Amino acid sequence: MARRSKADAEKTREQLMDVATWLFESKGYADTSVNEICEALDITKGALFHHFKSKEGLFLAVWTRLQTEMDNEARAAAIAARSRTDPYSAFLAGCRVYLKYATRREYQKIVLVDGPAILGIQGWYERDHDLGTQNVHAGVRYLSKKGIVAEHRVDALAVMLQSALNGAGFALSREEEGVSAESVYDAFEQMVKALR
Amino acid sequence: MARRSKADAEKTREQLMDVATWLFESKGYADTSVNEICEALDITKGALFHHFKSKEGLFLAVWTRLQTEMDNEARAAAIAARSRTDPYSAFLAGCRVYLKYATRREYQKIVLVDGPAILGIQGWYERDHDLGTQNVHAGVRYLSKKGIVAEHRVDALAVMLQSALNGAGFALSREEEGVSAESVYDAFEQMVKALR
DNA sequence: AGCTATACATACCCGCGGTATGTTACGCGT
DNA sequence: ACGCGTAACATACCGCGGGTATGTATAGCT
Repeated sequence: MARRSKADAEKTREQLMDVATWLFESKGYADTSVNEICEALDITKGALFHHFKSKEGLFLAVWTRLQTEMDNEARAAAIAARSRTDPYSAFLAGCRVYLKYATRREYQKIVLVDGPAILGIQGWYERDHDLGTQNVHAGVRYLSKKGIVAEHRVDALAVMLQSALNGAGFALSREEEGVSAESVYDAFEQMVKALR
Repeated sequence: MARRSKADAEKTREQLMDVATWLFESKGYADTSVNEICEALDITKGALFHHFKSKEGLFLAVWTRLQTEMDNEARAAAIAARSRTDPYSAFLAGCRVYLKYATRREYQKIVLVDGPAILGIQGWYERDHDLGTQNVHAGVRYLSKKGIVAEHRVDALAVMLQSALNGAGFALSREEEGVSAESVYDAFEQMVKALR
């Protein structure tokens, strides 16, 4: 067999990303071979390298898809809450969504762990800027405009809060003693409140 | 030539770690070949695999050395300050040292970026527990005993503060606008103070 | 002095990411 | 309706990388 329809092509492309996502999560990027990915779909490497220019290219596609999904959900939650409650609670609603992702093994391994190592610190930052960082930054800046946090602390606070959520996500997923969702929310809120 | 003295052996072992540290920092673990490391020292792979059981073993040795160095310095700074000032300032002194390391490219690439990806989330946590995490944890718990932070927030706060410092270190090293050492210290202090 | 374990060097293997080159049929223009 | 270019794969192959099996000479203890 050779060429299939365009619909089939799009299907195999997404199947590749699905399988890659699963394997990258369970075994890690380095310990996952392209052969392995192809065998799971009963296709050959020719197909994979037709859809993606390299193994890193496939990873980047997976990474982007996951980040975009998170970004959309977090942004939607924050905007929805903004119309109902105060800006402070709206910001927390967005952070809640992000924290949910940061506790998922998928997101941890692909976005938080393997991502920086493969894309490089610089590349990771540039790509994350549009999807992760900017959201938090905009949220904090919004709080600043509403007088919730001091203006000169906005930038430093943004990077620290995002990282704090990452760490909390890891701690939650490993079910570390003394670390519960409630205690994290509580501590996080206190930290934000302190910055006026 | 073949076997050298024990002193020579120890020297080549440390030279291997030195070169590996430099290459892992500048090119990353994945893009550094063992041949490359050996060529820089004019030795063969036989020597490297005699001293370290694998490439990962070499990385782990480099990782441990760096972490131990940081741990010693941070612990010393905190203990020294504890006798001179209040517990709160002593804790900050330790955090200051950690933040200094978190802004060094060496530490970023090897410990913070490549470390989790190579050692795995679980392995990374277990090994970091003795060197990085426990320090912060002990510091926060100490603050709790002194009444600076609420006891039920100790665990959640510890993981979040450490991660916050990581993020701040990256932001500082990339010289992000609006993020200065002073603004980070300022924001960090506010966050700690808020947790009583 | 002699033996053994150490500190390397040499030679080799295999699996990996990547490429160059097919081969088939879809779908678009005419 | 019919070519026909090109998309969607398959096949065969390459080079390099981590790792190993084996050799070898000397340091250092008995």
